[in-house]
Amino acid sequence: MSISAAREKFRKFLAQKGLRVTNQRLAIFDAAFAQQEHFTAEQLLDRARVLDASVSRATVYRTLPIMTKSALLREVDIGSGEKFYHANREGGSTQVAQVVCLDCDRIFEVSAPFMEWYGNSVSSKLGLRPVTQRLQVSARCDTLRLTGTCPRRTS
Amino acid sequence: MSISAAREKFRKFLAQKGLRVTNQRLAIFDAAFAQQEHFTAEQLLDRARVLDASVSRATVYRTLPIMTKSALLREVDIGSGEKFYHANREGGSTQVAQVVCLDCDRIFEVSAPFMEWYGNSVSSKLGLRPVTQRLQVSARCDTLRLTGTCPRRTS
DNA sequence: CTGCCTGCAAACTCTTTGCACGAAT
DNA sequence: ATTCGTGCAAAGAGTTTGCAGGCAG
Repeated sequence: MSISAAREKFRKFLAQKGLRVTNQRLAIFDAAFAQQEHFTAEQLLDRARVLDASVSRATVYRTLPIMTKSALLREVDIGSGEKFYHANREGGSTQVAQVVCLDCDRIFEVSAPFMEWYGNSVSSKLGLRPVTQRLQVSARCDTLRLTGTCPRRTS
Repeated sequence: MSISAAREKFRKFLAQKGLRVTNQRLAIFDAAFAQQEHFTAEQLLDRARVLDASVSRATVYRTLPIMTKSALLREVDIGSGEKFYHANREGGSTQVAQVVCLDCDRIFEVSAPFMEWYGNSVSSKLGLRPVTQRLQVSARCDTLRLTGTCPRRTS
């Protein structure tokens, strides 16, 4: 999904819900989709302010749930105090797992198609119907441990 | 593992780390192991205070990481603002997944032995070595939806 | 025009921390 | 006697919210 197609989908979602298309919301959307990696609310605020200086923290926090509900953004909680977000470019409801590197703090996403099956299998035993599933692996960098440098390290 | 065996393990762990065996720590331990279900720090504080009124919130928060490191307690973060804890009665490092019911807010634990294999498989592709893995399914109660009552609902 | 959106700042929740006193070893 | 542990209260991080004014529809 191209960014302009995604932006269109966002406008449509807002209209459909009776929500207004404001400059701030568009700036926040654009900032989110300009970012390839995962980002926090605070990082999103910084980037959105480059596009529209009037964007406030409150509006970022109020817009994030909207974008999440519209499925344009995925919320990723790795249990670290703050939540991360990630542009959902595929549009589909692809099942993904996260691998969090404890050395470089990066979050990698890998598709985990079997996860849905597993959610079903485990829930049905309890008489439950699965809604969402999360699979997260925290890991350490082998190369870093052996050579002292992480091949993926940027900062 | 019986509660007295677990308490002994806790005393041993404290001694081995050069930490002191205080009434407060024991009260917090006992409160944790008297509880079958998952609990929050605040709930643990309430229950520990029944055993020893002098227990403070700060000590609970300082003791939780100790019990977690000693593997007597498992930390369960379902991404809901506050963390949950669960007495680890098996003692082993069994791989477990959580099923969180969105209707009754209960957390069910199910063993997921394949999770370790999966963590390995996914991490190695990235040149990483898995440390921990979490698998969580959020689900809705089928019976509740059909009959209006959750068979497991207590409150 | 009407009412949703906004920024600001204060409030909130959960957790952590500095300090002086108290208790375990 | 030493230290480490403790309670208290304040601080801290991340997020939410009440309000008065502003802008989309």
